[in-house]
Amino acid sequence: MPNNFLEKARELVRHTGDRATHHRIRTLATLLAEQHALTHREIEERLNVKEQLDRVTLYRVLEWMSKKNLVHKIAGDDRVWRFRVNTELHSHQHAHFVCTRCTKVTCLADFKIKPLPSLPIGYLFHETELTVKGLCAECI
Amino acid sequence: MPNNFLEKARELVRHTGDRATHHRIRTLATLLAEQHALTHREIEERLNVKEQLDRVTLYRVLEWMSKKNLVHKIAGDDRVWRFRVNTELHSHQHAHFVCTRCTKVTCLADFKIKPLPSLPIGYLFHETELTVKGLCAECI
DNA sequence: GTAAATTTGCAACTAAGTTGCATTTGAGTA
DNA sequence: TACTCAAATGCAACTTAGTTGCAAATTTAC
Ligand SMILES: [Mn+2]
Ligand SMILES: [Mn+2]
Ligand SMILES: [Zn+2]
Ligand SMILES: [Zn+2]
Repeated sequence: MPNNFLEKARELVRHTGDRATHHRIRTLATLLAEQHALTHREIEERLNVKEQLDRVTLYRVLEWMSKKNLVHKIAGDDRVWRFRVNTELHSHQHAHFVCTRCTKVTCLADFKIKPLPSLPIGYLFHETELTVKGLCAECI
Repeated sequence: MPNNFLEKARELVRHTGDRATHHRIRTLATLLAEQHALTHREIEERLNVKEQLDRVTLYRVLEWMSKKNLVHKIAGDDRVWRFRVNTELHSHQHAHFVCTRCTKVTCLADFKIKPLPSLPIGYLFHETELTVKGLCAECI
């Protein structure tokens, strides 16, 4: 992992105003280096290569990053959350692609729904979430 | 639960060609009586009022119903599957509404996405899934 | 350097869903 | 109606993602 991911991660964590801990920086740097959303398990594996960290701590770091909008998390059909760092591009509403064979999750571009499905009377709209399913290039 | 739900359920189960067992019919009748998608837990509670059934059996009944297209299942952010009977209306592609306060899931009408987010090169499209989040009438 | 508040590590726990296997049951046939 | 056997069920044990409580370690402000 190139050093500039660590630098960038440190800056982003500092910017939240909360404590810039070793594990938060390391975890965010790992996510910055990835093109796809990663599960807790996958992040743990990558991190533990160089230095041990407790699985509960990682759960808490990821939860904190979500709350601070450093990452977004994506629910999958396998009942596992996947985490992807937020960049300028990802701060907007965007769709997710899920490969139904290898379960890899990719963030896609913006989309518009036309017409937005009408809600029952008295319901309040908040946001939409779009998932596209199919096969990724490696799984075809 | 009105008798006609049991009659309808029996007919639908028979129509699959597989065995028309007591538990399959009872479970499907329960789902036919509902306007919303139910979790395994919720179905179990409703069924156990009158007559005991094993939780593993219910998991297998629900899996079987999914495979036979009698129901569709919806993944939620709480890592729990919810099941909704398929009617004429539900056989098409449709969106789901999730109340972020009480977690209740409602099936919505058809929708069109414009433009469909373009996939990376080499990726194969299969289907889209749309979730609308907000508050239901009882939770506002 | 000291101190207070926050974060971490560890053990124990929760809950949805799965698996293996012996027993029961649905439904076709004699 | 009784017989047969593949399919369905019940039960115990298991897997796995995620959570909770608490004492010890770390961060950061003074
Ligand atoms: Mn994304
Ligand atoms: Mn639906
Ligand atoms: Zn794939
Ligand atoms: Zn609600």
